[in-house]
Amino acid sequence: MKYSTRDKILDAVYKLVYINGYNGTSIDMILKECAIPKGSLYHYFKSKKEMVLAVVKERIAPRMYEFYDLKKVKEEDSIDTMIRAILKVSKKEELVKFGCPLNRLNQEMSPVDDDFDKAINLIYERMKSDILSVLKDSSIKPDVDMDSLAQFIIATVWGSLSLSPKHSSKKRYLNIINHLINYLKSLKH
Amino acid sequence: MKYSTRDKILDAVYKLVYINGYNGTSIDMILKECAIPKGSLYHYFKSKKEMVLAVVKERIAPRMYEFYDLKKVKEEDSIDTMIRAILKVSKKEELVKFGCPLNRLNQEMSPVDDDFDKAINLIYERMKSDILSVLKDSSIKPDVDMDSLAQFIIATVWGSLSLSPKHSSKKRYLNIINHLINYLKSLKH
DNA sequence: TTTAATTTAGACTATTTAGTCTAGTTGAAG
DNA sequence: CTTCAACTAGACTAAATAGTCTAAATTAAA
Repeated sequence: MKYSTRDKILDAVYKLVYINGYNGTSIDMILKECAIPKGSLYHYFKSKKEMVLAVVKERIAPRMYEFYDLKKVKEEDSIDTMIRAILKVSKKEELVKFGCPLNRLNQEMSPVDDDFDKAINLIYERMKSDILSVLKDSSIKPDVDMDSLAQFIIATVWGSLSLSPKHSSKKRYLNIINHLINYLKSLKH
Repeated sequence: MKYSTRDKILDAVYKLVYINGYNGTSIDMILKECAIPKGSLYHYFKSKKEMVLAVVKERIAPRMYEFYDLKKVKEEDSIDTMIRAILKVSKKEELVKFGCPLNRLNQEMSPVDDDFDKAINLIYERMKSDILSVLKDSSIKPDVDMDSLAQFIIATVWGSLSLSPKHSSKKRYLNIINHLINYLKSLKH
């Protein structure tokens, strides 16, 4: 199986935009990272924006869905499935170090570009509904508002990951997120 | 009292960088916003970076400290002082719409620039210690880890504010943050 | 009022930016 | 082997970028 030029570009752009942001990543940086000529890049993508939007859909989105695609363990309370997913985040070094790539791009691009706003929000909504479907068949008290709880979970995880990369660590993430887990457990029954 | 050129620049840069980010804000945009010539700008600041670092210290920092500078109401439990501060965030329209300016800049600049990382973290640490001092003389159970709780509060607030500006609203913020408040209340005694 | 320092003015520069264009190369289908 | 489309190659362009420089205007001090 060969590593196509298009894949090579998407991987490089994902990596560069993740760290440097959209405006901090130049076409030349991408060409250098891929070691391909300009002609190839513009053969696959008609503009920088279209290229990064492809990264959102083909690189960032799958990574996001991955975290909430936990197979429910038999007899396990769904709320524990959720907790497992939240804890699993700490295993991804890039997340702990540089934060959520979707959230990063969202903060940079959503206020200034509608297409990014739409593409990113589509992923966000899908994540939220994935979380909702897990929460729904859990033992959470029926009087709890599930929609805001799903958003609360995402917001807390993203927020915890958004602190300075210089001081970030798995331990720090787990310490912070421990409060979220305590809260979730308190909602049981 | 006159509105100095330097203040005019800092106000404009704060506003532009808040929305467009560091790399999304050009010198020309700043000059246009201020309606001043280039010579004036470079008379006050030796570079774009130095200028934005001044904005961090002189515009962003005060806004951050403001939120945790709540005068404790007599006989009030400090945990309620904290809750009041968190709720007060919803009153600032720009925060609800565009998120925390410190967090935004942090995500863009900290991974790629040490000076920004340092300047921003200094403010973060001060916020954290302000929160800690409020939590310390509250009725929170002694077995709760205060340091991670302070970070949990910041992370949750920042995370709630970081969602798409297109879909943000005071109501949404309050719905999400309600879970944080419930959790804080559960820690009493 | 004279002098000196501060501030304004904006033309200019060197570099970087995203994107174009034409020609050449490669690889698969017939 | 030939043909044609897919892809590579990189020189080139026009606009934008951060920053420089010298001169003029303004303000404050003497």
